Amino acid sequence: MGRPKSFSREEVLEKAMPVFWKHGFSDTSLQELERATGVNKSGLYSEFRDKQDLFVACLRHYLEGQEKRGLLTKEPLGWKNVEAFLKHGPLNKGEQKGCFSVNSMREFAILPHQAHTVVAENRARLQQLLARNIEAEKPRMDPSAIADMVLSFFSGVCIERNLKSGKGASTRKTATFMKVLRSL
Amino acid sequence: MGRPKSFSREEVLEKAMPVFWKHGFSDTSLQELERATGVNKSGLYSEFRDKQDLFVACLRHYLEGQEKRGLLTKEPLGWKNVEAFLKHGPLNKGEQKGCFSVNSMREFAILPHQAHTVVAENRARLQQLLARNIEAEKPRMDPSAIADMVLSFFSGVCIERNLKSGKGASTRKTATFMKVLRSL
DNA sequence: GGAATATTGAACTATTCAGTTCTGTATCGG
DNA sequence: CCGATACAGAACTGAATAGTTCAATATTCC
Repeated sequence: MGRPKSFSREEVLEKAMPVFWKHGFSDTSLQELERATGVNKSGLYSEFRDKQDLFVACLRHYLEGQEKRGLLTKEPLGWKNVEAFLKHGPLNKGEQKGCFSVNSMREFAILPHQAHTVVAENRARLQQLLARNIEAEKPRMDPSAIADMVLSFFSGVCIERNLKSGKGASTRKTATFMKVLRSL
Repeated sequence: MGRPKSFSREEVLEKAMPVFWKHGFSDTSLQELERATGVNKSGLYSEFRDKQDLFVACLRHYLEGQEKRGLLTKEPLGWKNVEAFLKHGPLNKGEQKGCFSVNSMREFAILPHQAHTVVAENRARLQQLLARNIEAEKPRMDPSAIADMVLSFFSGVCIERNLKSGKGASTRKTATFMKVLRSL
């Protein structure tokens, strides 16, 4: 049978993700990834084809984790879910600020095509979930159009987390935005 | 008197800016900057202290150019200006997509402190200009709060320009958003 | 022509990077 | 103990990186 593996693929992804999250793809070195995961370079290359492969795997892992939170599927559907999405979607746990997926958009030029696909698919899914929640509230405007708007606002809040303006600023903005949404 | 300079600082900035804009700081090499500006490495280092210095200078140059467009100062102040800001603020000229300033936020971790300062100050200025335009329309909600919201939406639209969703998507979103704003 | 300045290009340092390979060792099941 | 697998660590390749320095050349005014 041989010696069992001392690390799981998931553990590696969980530890590598924050590094990519903070530094992006270009500015993350294999040294940093070794240090963060505790796995030797040889080990990393036995599990992943190359740095790009590891990055995309992290991205997928992140998005799966976000899906599991189910912020937009709690019953009953409605503004409450949208508010939870805007409030708790962009994280702020130590080094991990905003949204890994939104951050990645900036680097599409050098990222593998898969990265673009993964992000685009996830956004399409979010758009649908948002639209469903909005539709439940029977607004006068087109739910799909509102959903697009919400997603853009979300992206903005995420990217602004890189500023040192503090979390308070974005919660205030979100509160204002939600008040507006509920009036539609 | 000696030989006159064959390039001006401004020319260099104008040509270097799109490179940083597209590739960011980390993924832009001096080779690319030489090629884009047509100026030798020695020349670049005679004009700028290092790569970071050149980057910050580009950022400033970009923001000055945006200021000169005066999208938010046209009289009379009002929603028209806000709409112009959202519509024509995020550029789409060839390689230059979205907003250089918003793009830079992603790299604050590795950028010099100046970069953060420059961007933060510009955002504060934008926020004020937006608020002034909004106030002119006498909405029921607090103009400053609305301005914050607009700025976040703007950031989102900019960052989403990295997707291949096309320009049509963002003009539609902006139209929706403007309709909402005018109802406040 | 001559003094002064600008520009180029290349050589050079020293570092970092991704990626590969190999060796020794550790750990399992049988 | 044995065969099989897994791991750590280091050595290594080959390329790219930022940044410096210098010599050769070009262009201007006087």
